[in-house]
Amino acid sequence: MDKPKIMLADDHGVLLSGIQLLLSKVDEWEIVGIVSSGEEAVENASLWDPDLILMDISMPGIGGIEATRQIKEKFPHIKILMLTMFSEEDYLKKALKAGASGYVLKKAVDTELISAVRTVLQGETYIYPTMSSFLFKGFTEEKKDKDECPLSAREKEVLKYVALGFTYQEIADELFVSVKTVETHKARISDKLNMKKRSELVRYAVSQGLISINE
Amino acid sequence: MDKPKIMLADDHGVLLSGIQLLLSKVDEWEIVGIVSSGEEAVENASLWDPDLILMDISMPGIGGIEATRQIKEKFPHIKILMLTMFSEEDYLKKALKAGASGYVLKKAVDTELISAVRTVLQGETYIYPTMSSFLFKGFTEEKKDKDECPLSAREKEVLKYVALGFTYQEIADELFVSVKTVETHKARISDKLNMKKRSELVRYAVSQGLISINE
DNA sequence: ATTTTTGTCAGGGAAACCCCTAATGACTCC
DNA sequence: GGAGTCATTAGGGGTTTCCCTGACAAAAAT
Repeated sequence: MDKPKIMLADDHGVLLSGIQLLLSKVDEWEIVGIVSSGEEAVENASLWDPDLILMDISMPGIGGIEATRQIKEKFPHIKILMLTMFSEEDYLKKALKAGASGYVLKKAVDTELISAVRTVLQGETYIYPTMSSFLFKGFTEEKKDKDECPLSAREKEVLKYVALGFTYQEIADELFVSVKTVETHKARISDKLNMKKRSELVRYAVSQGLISINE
Repeated sequence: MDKPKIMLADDHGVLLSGIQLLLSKVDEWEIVGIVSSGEEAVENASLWDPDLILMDISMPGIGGIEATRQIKEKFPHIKILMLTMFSEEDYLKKALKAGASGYVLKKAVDTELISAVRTVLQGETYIYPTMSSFLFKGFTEEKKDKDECPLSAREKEVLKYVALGFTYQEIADELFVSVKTVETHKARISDKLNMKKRSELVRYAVSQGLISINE
């Protein structure tokens, strides 16, 4: 048979029992092992070769984040679902950077945890609904900054191209104006923001959401 | 009393009845109105003054996205929860940009929808778990590209500063080398990548994760 | 052992950039 | 209706930066 294999990594005995019981109720997978520290998780990942590891963040020794990093380094095919009580933005980002495919809070209800496990096993990503708001700053908070931004629409347009590395000539061609116009805009921008170095302008443009990686 | 007021905007009669029934079961809020087009939603938002609008995306006339934009423009305090069958990345991003506070798929189970409404009413954001993976591209997929990067460590370092808008002189001071050295590195980078325009280098640096908006 | 890559530097000319000045239209404020 | 502010558009002249062509030694690859 080919039921997915799940490994648990958590040092909270009581919770562990609960999770074990809960996951056992569903006949879609089987629990192949339980560990209670980050080191054990790394060591046993190769032995039991699970499809998914339910990983706590706060564990003795190396935490769940570092364990995730090491496991994903050696065995990229193993999916890792963080199960933690930390609802801070920082932990979520670190977990994702370490290679986790999902993030669920321990206050989640049974159906949510099962749904998360199922989702991650399918190769998708599951982020606890209220946590995902951390991931799109810049999407919604654009307008709040506009009030404080002393630049005109045209100036912001110019700044955007400047920050993206366009030369004044290129910007001029893009906006169908003279190079001199672009230079003036840039001068006024530098003056208003009191930033003379181009690198400062780039940082400002990024902070204002004028340029965005997620296009 | 001050129960939160909820308004429904959807043109699917059957589904509407279901949602109405489902939300009525919970005694935490009351449904104050039902509309079946984007225009109606905008018009009635001020009349009924709901705390939350459950909004479909595909509706006659202006869709739910545009309706959301107009409502948030005039009445920023009204929370909007998108309820749609579209699971595409583009719709999620557009909805968030328009000002939606939540995004739930119609295939969600009852508890999820109730949880979403509750979350959004509390002022938080609720994103359907499997949808949020669209929001953090660049977090996880950084290393995959690094292998193909033909640049040396020093060159990548220089490129980073170039992309951040530093001048050669500034980079030289930063790295304690001659300006001419920096210029040579930049020339090699342009040569290797076949990119002569600075803006292209910025884009490349971003795509390689050499510079990151998320600090 | 020889070729290639890497890191370091220079000179000269071209291009980009910066500072100062300024005209025009739009807008507000008496 | 004028006076002032601001946005947008430019030009002249000087300065900095950038690009191209070389160069050479150390390290790495072959």
